[in-house]
Amino acid sequence: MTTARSHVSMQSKYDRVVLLVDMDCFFCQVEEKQRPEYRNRPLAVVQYNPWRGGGIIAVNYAARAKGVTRHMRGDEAKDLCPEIVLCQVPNIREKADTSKYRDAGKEVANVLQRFTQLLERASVDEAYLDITETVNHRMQQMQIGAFALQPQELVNTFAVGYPNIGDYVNKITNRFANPYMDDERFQMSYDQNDLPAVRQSDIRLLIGASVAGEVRAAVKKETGYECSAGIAHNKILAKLAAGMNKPNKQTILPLADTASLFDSLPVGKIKGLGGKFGEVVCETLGIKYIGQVVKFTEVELQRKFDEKNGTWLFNISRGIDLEAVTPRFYSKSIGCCKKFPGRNNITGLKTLQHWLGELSSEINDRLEKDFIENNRRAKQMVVQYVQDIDGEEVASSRSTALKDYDQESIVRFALDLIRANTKTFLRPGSEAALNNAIKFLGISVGKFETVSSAQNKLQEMFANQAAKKRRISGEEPAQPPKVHVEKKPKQTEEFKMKSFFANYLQGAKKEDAKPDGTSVDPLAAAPAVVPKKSFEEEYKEKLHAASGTEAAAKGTVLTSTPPELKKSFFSQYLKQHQGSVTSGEDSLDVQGLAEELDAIEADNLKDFDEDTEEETELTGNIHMSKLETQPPDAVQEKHPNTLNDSTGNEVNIKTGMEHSARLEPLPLTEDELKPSTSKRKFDEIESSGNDYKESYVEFAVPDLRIELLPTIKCDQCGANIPDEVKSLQTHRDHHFAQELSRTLRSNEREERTQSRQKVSPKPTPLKKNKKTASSGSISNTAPPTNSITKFFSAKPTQEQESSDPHMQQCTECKAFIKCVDMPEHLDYHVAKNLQRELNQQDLRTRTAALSKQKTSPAQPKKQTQKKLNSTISASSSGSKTIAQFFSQSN
DNA sequence: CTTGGCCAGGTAT
DNA sequence: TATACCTGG
Repeated sequence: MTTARSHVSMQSKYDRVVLLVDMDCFFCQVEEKQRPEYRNRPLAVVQYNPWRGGGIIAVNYAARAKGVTRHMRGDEAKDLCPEIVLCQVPNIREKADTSKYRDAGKEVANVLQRFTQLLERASVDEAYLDITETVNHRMQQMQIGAFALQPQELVNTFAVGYPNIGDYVNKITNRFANPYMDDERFQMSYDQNDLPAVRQSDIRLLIGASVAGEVRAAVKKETGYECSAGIAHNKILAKLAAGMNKPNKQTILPLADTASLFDSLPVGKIKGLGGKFGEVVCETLGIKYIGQVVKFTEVELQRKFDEKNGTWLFNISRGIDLEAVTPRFYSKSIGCCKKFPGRNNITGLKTLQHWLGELSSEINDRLEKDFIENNRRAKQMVVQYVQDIDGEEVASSRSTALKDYDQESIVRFALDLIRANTKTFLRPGSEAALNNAIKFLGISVGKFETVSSAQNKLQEMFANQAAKKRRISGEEPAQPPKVHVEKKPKQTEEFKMKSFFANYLQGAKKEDAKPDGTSVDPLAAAPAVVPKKSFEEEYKEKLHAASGTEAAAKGTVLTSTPPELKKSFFSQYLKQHQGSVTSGEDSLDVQGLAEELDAIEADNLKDFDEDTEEETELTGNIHMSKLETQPPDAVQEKHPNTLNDSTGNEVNIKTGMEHSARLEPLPLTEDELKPSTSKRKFDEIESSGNDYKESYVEFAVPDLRIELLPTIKCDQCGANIPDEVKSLQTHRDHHFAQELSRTLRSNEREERTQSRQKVSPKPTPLKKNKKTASSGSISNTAPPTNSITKFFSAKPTQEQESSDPHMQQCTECKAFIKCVDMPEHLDYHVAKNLQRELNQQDLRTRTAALSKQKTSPAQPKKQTQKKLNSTISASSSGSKTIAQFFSQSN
């Protein structure tokens, strides 16, 4: 099946968060892990080759520092760096055997796979992860205060276009204070329809970076390998970003910074343009940098290249890449080959048979292993060879179907194919000499099919698991969700099935000694051990434990680790933005952040050196190992289909979004207006877009899309605000809070100077019996319940003091407040003080504020009390939030 | 011998 | 579908 690559729709070009994980000098790391005595020494991996010390295929960073590079011979490396360790890749059957690295790569991929099902292994040491779902989920969690970014996760993180990550964070926090901060610039550079996604781009990439930090920490912890990562909205940019800071670092490529980066980025740096095509592009257009491509229209580019490439270039030059992360864990083919240069040309039949035997032997071994792991059999084999025909090198490849096979039949097939496709196979008059010397031989097998019976059993098993899970959790099936997912290509289904099964088996192999006894599974083929894989669900649940519903449904799983609410500056800000208060003046002071990060990083590295056991502490992450024992129910969750066979809820959300997004026809983009000359492009979007989007139901988070509404201008700041009552109120609150914040601060400054010698002011006694009156009366008068204005009297005047017995002056801000609202008002100050403290408005007030808080007589209502508690605990507990990180000197 | 060797994926035809 | 070629790690 020639599975054409699928693409996302143009509309969702900024909606994804894509991660590229790239292992640092992977082969070297594998060797270093295997031989710990080599650690911290310059090291390179060479393919055995008697000539000049062998060819270097990987160089670690200590050796790179000495100038050793790939494409060098081992001897040259020795010249540059006499103390270098040269590891030879093992030689089996007179050939380089890279299975060690393949296995190591799979070990890593097994870790990666837990973070998303949308994992695409791009090579033995690289993988793309589409983490959109997780990011969107965390975004929501942040808004309800259930998730907070941890600064530890941003250690070793860079953002293109910013001197350090702190500046990037600062920009984001400023935008929280003023959500429409960059809108003017945005409107110039982006399509109107894209503004919502553009506004959220930075925060979503930052959250993506925190995910990346966790991914990399998990890889390090569980495999010992270090990697770099790129975080961006698509694969091309993620790949580009990953290469910008190495090793053991991760790089965000912010949407708004791609253009300036591209202005000086050589065309060849873009994946796909590093070869001949890139050169042709440069020559044809007379350019050097990818950013220069934007000067050409799409039609021009299509004329100069072809339709497909033209459109691709047009988009890429704007940082747009719609290619989907195509889930693929296992390779589609298995092959091996060998060159026989010069004197090593194969000239005799015996020799040919020998080498075909060697190659097929390797193929056979790998096929056997693959069958055990992946439950599949190859259905096709291809033999490739280069012959010397009249001094010319002629390459050919021939294929044949494969039913049953073993090593000998593979040899026979290969030989037959070559013979049948060579005009004169044997030299005339000879039974042993080839007419055409062979300079290259390759055998590869592919077109895998799972063994059908096993597949059926698996499907049965999943169905059983699903049913059982429903029974246990009490959820009745209701009706199966009406996700009319296009019937997926069969191979995709098979493939996913396979990867699941493989992990299943692998988990069993690794832990076969485990006396688990949980084998409720009727299948003989199913191991008694719960697959390792299934703790991805747990992982997610733990991450989002605070969300409640999911976690509660599987409470038994989580009892050992009670959900812990974390609040941070970010969540506060988000919440305030969403709900009521936004203080524009409380922007962060992030000076020194870079140094802080460096300090942490230094600690980090030190710990790695001294004690590898310690290093995971730094991630602030969950401990996966605890999750290994869990009920088998979660297995069902892991089935690839769950992504699409999701709950009806998600479907509704999705359709909801489709609705709001298309309620009124928005102006078409230039692309869309064009007559559909580029049929292929639209076909692709049409055919694959829907399928693909099914897996992105969480794009449709309705409250993130409120900006799709028409906007009106704020008469105070001129910002565009969604023309909708809640947003208007929120925005007005924002100004109100800004104003208030200013007053508060000057008041406090005054107070501080006065109270140098004084005792802290006595709190005003409160009137009791607030609850009954408050909720009822207020809700009638103030339309949106989340407005903060209810905390304050409309116009605090002197007259009111004596005249109105229901009013009371706040000792903090001197404002006159309705007595019933005083508790909440004081809560507000507590929160406000804390926040200010976090923002390092004044370091010295910090302890004072905290102690004041403790002695505060205000007895907040239950709900508010809870909020405050979590705020306080966030500021005083051991785990550092970003805000604290900013506010503390160490 | 050799301007690296081997492997894998994608696209055009 | 089969083959040849390109790209990239």
